Amino acid sequence: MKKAEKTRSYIIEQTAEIFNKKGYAATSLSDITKATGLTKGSIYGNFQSKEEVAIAVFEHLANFVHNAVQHALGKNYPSQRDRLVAVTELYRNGWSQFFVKGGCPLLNAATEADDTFPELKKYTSNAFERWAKEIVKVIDAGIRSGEFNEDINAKDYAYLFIMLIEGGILLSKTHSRQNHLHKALDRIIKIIDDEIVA
Amino acid sequence: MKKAEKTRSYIIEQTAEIFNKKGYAATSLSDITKATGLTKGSIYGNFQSKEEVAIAVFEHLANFVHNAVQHALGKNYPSQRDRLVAVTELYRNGWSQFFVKGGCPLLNAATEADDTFPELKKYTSNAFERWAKEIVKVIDAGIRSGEFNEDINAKDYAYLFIMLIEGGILLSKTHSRQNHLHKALDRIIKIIDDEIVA
DNA sequence: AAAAAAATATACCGATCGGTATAAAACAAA
DNA sequence: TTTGTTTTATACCGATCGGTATATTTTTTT
Repeated sequence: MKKAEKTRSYIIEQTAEIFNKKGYAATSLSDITKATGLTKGSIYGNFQSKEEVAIAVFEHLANFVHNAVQHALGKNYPSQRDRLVAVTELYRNGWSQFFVKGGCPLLNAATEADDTFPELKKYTSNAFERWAKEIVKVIDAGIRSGEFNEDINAKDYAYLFIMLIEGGILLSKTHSRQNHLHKALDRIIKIIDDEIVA
Repeated sequence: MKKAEKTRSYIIEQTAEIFNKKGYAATSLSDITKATGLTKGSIYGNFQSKEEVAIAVFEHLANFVHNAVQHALGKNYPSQRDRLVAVTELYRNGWSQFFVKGGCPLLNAATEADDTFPELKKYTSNAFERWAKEIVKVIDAGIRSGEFNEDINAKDYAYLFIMLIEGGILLSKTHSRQNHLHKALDRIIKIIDDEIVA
């Protein structure tokens, strides 16, 4: 890895939390130089613009979320039902990890970008789709193995779970109380057991 | 009403959409003067700071949402079940009204404010609670009349509906397609009929 | 170790930021 | 209609914004 590649990663890692908390427009170049200890010249030697830093940071954060989901789903489970539930456990246990650092990056970026930052909006849209596809894969596997009902719409359930998680995160962050998210996760498990498991 | 009061309202109304779309930090004073045709002096004659404008605008937007909910719930319905469903109809039919203007103000403000604007965060928290209370009132009425199951937790269901609506709005805005929100609203109706109605 | 190349620091650009002191204008009360 | 008060416009403040040209330093290649 060349020096520039390292510095690029270093800048992204050091500023990710700031972007996620302050927002992509509100994070300034002086925020970036302060957090990295580098100068403007160095930043612009590795990125063409602040927009490019912002998008690289979002991709980094979205990958982090996606990797966490993939890791949780990649383990061995006695059933696909338990594999689905593992996603809820990820959010149930990861409160401090995720939320002290500014909450769900997908929620934050999607909300900010939709009317002001069309380039970033594309990336948020893709990030949600990537997430949904991971859930769809598990549901499809459960259908194929006969564990799940075969007449269900996997994509609809995947997006339903995402809506519940993001809605739960929103209320929990706003009220600084975990219970709303927990209720949303409980509801997801109920739906799995009542409607998905055959 | 004094002139200053009129001007205050005028400023709030003319800038509400801008704040909702661009965000409360990103909306500048020149955005405000441009949208109103007034000068800085006039703005600062009616507000002490940009923060005060931002909060006044959020209150205006939150009241608009709350009034829409109250209006939908205030009509005559053959049952409390239909009254609850009316909230979903509000969001099903109000897509263009709400979303072309930047989407749900509660979602937008809550997401932006949680880590950067503690004063506004309080108002977003209250706005969600006000909304939940309207739903709780309907559920309680249904319980008292014997139409709904008496052992359900009204508050939990109210917040569950809000989570689904906000999660649905988030995905629908991000993907520029109404169907996610519609699926969330369908799910709310299913929950009403399967779990709330006796 | 020297030369070529890449990466970083310095110093600056015009534009815009939120905010204010003061003067001009519009209003209300007499 | 005049006086006193409130509201609005003008002109300016220092600070910060994103970005760049250039010089200096650090890597890499030879």
